[in-house]
Amino acid sequence: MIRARREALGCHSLIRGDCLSVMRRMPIGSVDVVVTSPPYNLGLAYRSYKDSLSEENYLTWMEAICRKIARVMRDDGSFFLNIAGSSAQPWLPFELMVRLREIFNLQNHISWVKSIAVGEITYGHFKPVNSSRYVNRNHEHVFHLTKRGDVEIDRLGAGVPFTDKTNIPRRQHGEDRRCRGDTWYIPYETVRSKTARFSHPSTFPVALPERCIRLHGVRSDMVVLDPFMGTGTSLIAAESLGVRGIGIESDTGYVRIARKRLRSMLQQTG
Amino acid sequence: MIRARREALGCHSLIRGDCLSVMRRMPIGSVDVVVTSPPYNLGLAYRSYKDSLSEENYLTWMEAICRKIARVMRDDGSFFLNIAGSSAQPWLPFELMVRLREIFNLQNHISWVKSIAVGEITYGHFKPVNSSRYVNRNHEHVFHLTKRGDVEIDRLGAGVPFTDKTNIPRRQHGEDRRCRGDTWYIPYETVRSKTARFSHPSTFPVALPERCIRLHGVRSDMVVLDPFMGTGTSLIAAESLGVRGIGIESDTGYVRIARKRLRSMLQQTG
DNA sequence: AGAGCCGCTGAATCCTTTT
DNA sequence: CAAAAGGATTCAGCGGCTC
Repeated sequence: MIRARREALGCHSLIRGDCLSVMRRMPIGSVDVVVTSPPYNLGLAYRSYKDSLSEENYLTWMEAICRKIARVMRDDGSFFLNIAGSSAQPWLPFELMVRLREIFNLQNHISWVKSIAVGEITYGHFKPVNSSRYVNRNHEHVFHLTKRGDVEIDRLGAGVPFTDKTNIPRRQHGEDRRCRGDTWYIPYETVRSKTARFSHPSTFPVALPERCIRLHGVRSDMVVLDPFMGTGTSLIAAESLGVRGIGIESDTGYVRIARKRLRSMLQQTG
Repeated sequence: MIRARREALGCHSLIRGDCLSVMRRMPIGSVDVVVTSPPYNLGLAYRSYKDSLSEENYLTWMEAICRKIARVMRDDGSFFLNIAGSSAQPWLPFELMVRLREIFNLQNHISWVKSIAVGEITYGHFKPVNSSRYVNRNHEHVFHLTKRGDVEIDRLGAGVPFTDKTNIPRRQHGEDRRCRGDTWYIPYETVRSKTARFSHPSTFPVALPERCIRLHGVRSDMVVLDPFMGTGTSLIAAESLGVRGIGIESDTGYVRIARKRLRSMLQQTG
């Protein structure tokens, strides 16, 4: 067993190691927001990705991780879990949700819309699929899980302008801002712009964790954790909002990329 | 026990009765498409709608209905199930999906987007919720369930124009049409237009069942079934596509409204 | 203007295992 | 041993983007 390796970058922490054992050593109730996009096929050895045993293993593994997440989370913390179904595992997100019922409350369910056609106009990018039975996949789930179920959020933090401007004076805050709701249009970065940066199979757009943190509510002393840091998108989001981020990743190569991305961002801003 | 009462309207059938017992008498494998939006709080007596017993009852009841749906469906048929979570029952759609796993395959999962903000512009209407912990609900689920899991669908049937028109000559069909994907923007009818017609708590827009039927593929001899007809929106969709519809509804008042809607539509067209 | 690229593809095929 | 089942590899196609 390799010991976890921690490094500091600005106010952030990048930890190379297994998130399960790293979180076990973290202080209880020390994290405000957990935002992550867990990998499908990691953390366990399995034969075929279609057999039910591997799914069972995956779910058990994820459940264990989520218990550790609950452990390090504050009682008024938020856990944003990004996950998508696939044609091979269409039930996975739902099975997982049912399992997490004994650990968390499902406070909100956000649909991350990567592409949508409104009338004749298509917004966003998507990866077309060649099939006679499946349609293109243009959305993923973002589950907002909390320990208590009644965690106060900052609805206007990730808000949008009113369509009907007469609403502005009617609200006490007096801003042109309303709650966005649970459909979040965030286009995927294009293929090219992605390769131009750093390649990672499951890089979600930085706007996604940013919006999650904003929805929970930004405070200067808050801590954001991503147990599956990948190339560090969540840390980029934390840095852009001026809050402290902790990222855990087992793959050394990804940690290197995350370090590079975060460092170049820190140099730009200050 | 009141006997079911069947009436014909054009090529369609409106049946007043309990869908469970009505479907039991229908011929096996006689339906091409089932599209429905089941009610949350019907079909069983329950105390508080937050206690787990009532949820358990609801799920058991829904499971029984879905078994009957599978019975009357053709092997290459499609079942489009529209359901939404609520703040009181956020887990309901996922629990139901897990239960249905032993009856159906989940071939596609469509997100019905009622409203979405793209940049500064908001499309569609929504019912704002005043809460410090919940965001507005702007989407619902449409689960595409099939018996075999490999049912061929008409991806272009519910298609949209290409963004990049150079794709047109590249496709053999030569049309300006691509697969829409699994994010369906369908604005809800506004409050005004709803009350102006006929009131029903869970009336979905006619475009929703229409698009479902189109995605399955329209054939002149096909049969569409809605076991929870309500005010007959699915039958309106069937009629607009020129296919036969069967609607079952236990509430006499709703059957009356459905009859009226369908009749006025039949008079308009011919 | 047009050709090629890319993907937490899917279908088809090949090639192992089992019965 | 033939046949069937199923895993693993290959192929092909979608559709917006980039060159």
